[in-house]
Amino acid sequence: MSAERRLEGEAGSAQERLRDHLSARNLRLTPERLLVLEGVLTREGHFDAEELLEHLRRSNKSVSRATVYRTLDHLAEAGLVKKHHFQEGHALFEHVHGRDHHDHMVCDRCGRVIEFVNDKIEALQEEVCREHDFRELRHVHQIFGICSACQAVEKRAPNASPHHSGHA
Amino acid sequence: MSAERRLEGEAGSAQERLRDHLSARNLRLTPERLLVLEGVLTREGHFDAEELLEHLRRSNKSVSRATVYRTLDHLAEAGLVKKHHFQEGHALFEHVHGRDHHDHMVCDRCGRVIEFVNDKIEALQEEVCREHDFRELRHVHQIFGICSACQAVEKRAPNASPHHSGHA
DNA sequence: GTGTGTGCAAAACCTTTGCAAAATA
DNA sequence: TATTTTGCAAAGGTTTTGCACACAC
Repeated sequence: MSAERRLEGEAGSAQERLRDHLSARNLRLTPERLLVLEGVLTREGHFDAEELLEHLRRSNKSVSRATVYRTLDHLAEAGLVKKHHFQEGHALFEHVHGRDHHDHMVCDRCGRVIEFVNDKIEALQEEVCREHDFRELRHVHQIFGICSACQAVEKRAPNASPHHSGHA
Repeated sequence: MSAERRLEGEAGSAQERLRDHLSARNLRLTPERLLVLEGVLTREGHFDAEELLEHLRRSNKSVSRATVYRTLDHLAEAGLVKKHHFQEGHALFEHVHGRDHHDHMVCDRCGRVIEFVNDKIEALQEEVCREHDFRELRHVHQIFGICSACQAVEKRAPNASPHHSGHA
């Protein structure tokens, strides 16, 4: 299956999922909401609201800032995107539709985001919840530090950093 | 050792630690900074900047809002408090001086914060970092969901919640 | 028609900052 | 005296909101 077809397929079922989520709440699948969904699905990695807004404007698919924020919330509630708070006061989003659960390492130097999965940690987490009779709904597991590339740079030039482009 | 004496002891060495941290940076251990430290050490559990500010005002140990924020940052850098972002745009602090590392579960209903420690998770985390050649500096591990008490309430009255006082 | 959705601009939120005066080494 | 610190109020950046108009069922 080509990347293109896969994207279409995902977009199709993502749209279904959004439609279902909205109609279950007597909300509507508007053109604006579809534009936002489309924009989200074509973003790669982690992006912020402003970047998405800009992308939509450049693509002549402009919607208002308010609509972007409001729709991102709907998408998050529908389980189509995840909202991350790696740094305070600045949310990043990633689309997670059709993707497996994963957690994140974030480089303090270059901002690079590395995904990781560890089933043992997930299992232990469940155990912890059972012990406390706590019903987990979601979790945030982020490891902050210095990525491999930045460590290498620091060894060579103790002050520079491999300026990572954007928020991958 | 009584609770009182223990607090004095902790306050004493916390003050030392702050003094060392500041003097190493050519900064001063001012009366205002001491008032903030004192206020922090007498808070229990998790509190926000505004609550601390109010507490200081009520105790006739008033300092400005700016000083509270600035000092909390110093305390965090000195390793005396930790700053948490359980919800976006609203930081909570806890004093961690002389306390062991722990992570948190946060109840979505009542806001209660439950601490947990799991050495196996910590070890696995280190393993994950090694695998990615990532140098961990700190991590955030938060589990969100419904605490035991709120689950019980939900069973009885599917809409109420045991309004938890403050952010313990 | 009644309820939703949109866009705009203004507001809200917590937090940080500039600045002049005060305090400290 | 040279720095640092304080308090105030104003600014900051992201996100949310009120409202009038437009749209959908």
